[in-house]
Amino acid sequence: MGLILVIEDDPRIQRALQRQFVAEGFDVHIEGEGPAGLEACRSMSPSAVVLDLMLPGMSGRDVCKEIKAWSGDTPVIVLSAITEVADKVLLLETGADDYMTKPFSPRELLARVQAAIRRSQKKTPPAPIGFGDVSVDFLKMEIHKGGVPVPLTAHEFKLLRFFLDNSGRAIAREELLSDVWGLSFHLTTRTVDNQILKLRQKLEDDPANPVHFRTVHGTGYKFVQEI
Amino acid sequence: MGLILVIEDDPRIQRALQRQFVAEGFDVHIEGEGPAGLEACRSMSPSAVVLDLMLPGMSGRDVCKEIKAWSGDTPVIVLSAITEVADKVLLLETGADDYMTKPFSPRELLARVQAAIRRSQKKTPPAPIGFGDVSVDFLKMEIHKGGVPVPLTAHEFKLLRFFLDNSGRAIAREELLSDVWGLSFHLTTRTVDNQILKLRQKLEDDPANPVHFRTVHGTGYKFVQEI
DNA sequence: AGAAACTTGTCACTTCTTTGTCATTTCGCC
DNA sequence: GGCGAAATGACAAAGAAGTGACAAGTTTCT
Repeated sequence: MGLILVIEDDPRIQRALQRQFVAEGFDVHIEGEGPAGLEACRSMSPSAVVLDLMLPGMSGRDVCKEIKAWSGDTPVIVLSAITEVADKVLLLETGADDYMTKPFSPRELLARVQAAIRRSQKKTPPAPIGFGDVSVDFLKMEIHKGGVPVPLTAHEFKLLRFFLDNSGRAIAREELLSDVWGLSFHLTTRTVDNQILKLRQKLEDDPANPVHFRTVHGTGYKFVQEI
Repeated sequence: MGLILVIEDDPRIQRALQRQFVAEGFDVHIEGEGPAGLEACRSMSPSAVVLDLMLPGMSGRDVCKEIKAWSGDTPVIVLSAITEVADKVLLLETGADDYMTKPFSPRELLARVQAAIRRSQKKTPPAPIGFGDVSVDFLKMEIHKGGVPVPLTAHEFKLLRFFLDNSGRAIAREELLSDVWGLSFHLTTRTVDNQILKLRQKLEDDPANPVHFRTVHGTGYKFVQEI
């Protein structure tokens, strides 16, 4: 199916990722340091690279740049602590294809990796995603509606992302809660309703008559990309 | 609906979980020790495993690893004292799909178990089905009749799904009630008749002369896919 | 401390579900 | 074939459940 190169120094995360990817049929090669990871990338030509930004010896940022310089086609998914995202501009410069902030769900990472591989094979590189007159750039964390930038909060981003990844599917509130809000939830269904409301207000042409963020009565919500 | 394997040594929690799951229509099997639970998991192939991390004899962590090694598809939800999950990475390490800290609400545990099962089954691709000029997409919760979208309510979907799964068989009203509506006893046969009526009105070419949703006098109804 | 974001509760409103009733149909029997 | 009992179809109204919107309380971040 493909080889995943993991460059990560924490043994616990190493093992978690290995198990997850192997379970999905990928081959996995693990390196704990930047230079070694770089070398492995050159010699093995993996289908994708999962790269921790915090590495001993060499900045993950530089590793990423090197990888991209050497073979720009290889998708790179970056892992970083949530505080490090402040310099997301720097992250952009490295040319990474996607990023995840810790703590992350392995399942979600898996989905991103698969999506990245899919894109790289289609050779549809920076496919601008969006719907209606809304354009979405997840790397830059920027949303534009009709050319006008729209500020979204962290949760709104995650929710929007989940909808785009699961376009067209009817999704139960419980599923949104567990997948968007994550493992720690003592949360009510109201929270979901509210974030949906916010997204509608910010992104729908007529928030009162939502076209993209539709209600599925008795179940939850459904995102439709094209009308 | 599915079998839940509970590996937990506290008899009070055992009973609480059993009651909760049975009430939702799950089958439940309970083991009090790690090795026995592992054995049960192998022989019974449950839909999900609820596993206490604090077990006599064998660390719950190891049990989890074993389960995941043996059948990675089976979702495992871990129960633990608050102090044991200070670090979420440890959870990843065990490979568990989700966790709950004690004390927990049975209702919430139920929701997570269901979510975990849903995710584990998501991999199965949705077979596009239909009958006559009606096409059914359960993933999107959309019905088209002659290309025209037909809105169905949540219950109507459930009923339709049951009919499609049991195509061609005469089904008693009582069976429909218990399988589609669940174990609520205070429902009348009128309810079934009414939902059938709605389905006919929405999906039959001539609702007065139903072709697909046929009456079996003295028994109930029968769904015929092809005329 | 101040601001922004997040969560929760509430309530009006919409939509769905269930039930009761009654006309109509079907079946068994004479 | 006709008759009566039982089952079913249809409709409308009561009841229940789900949803949208707002605002206030709480947390988090700066």
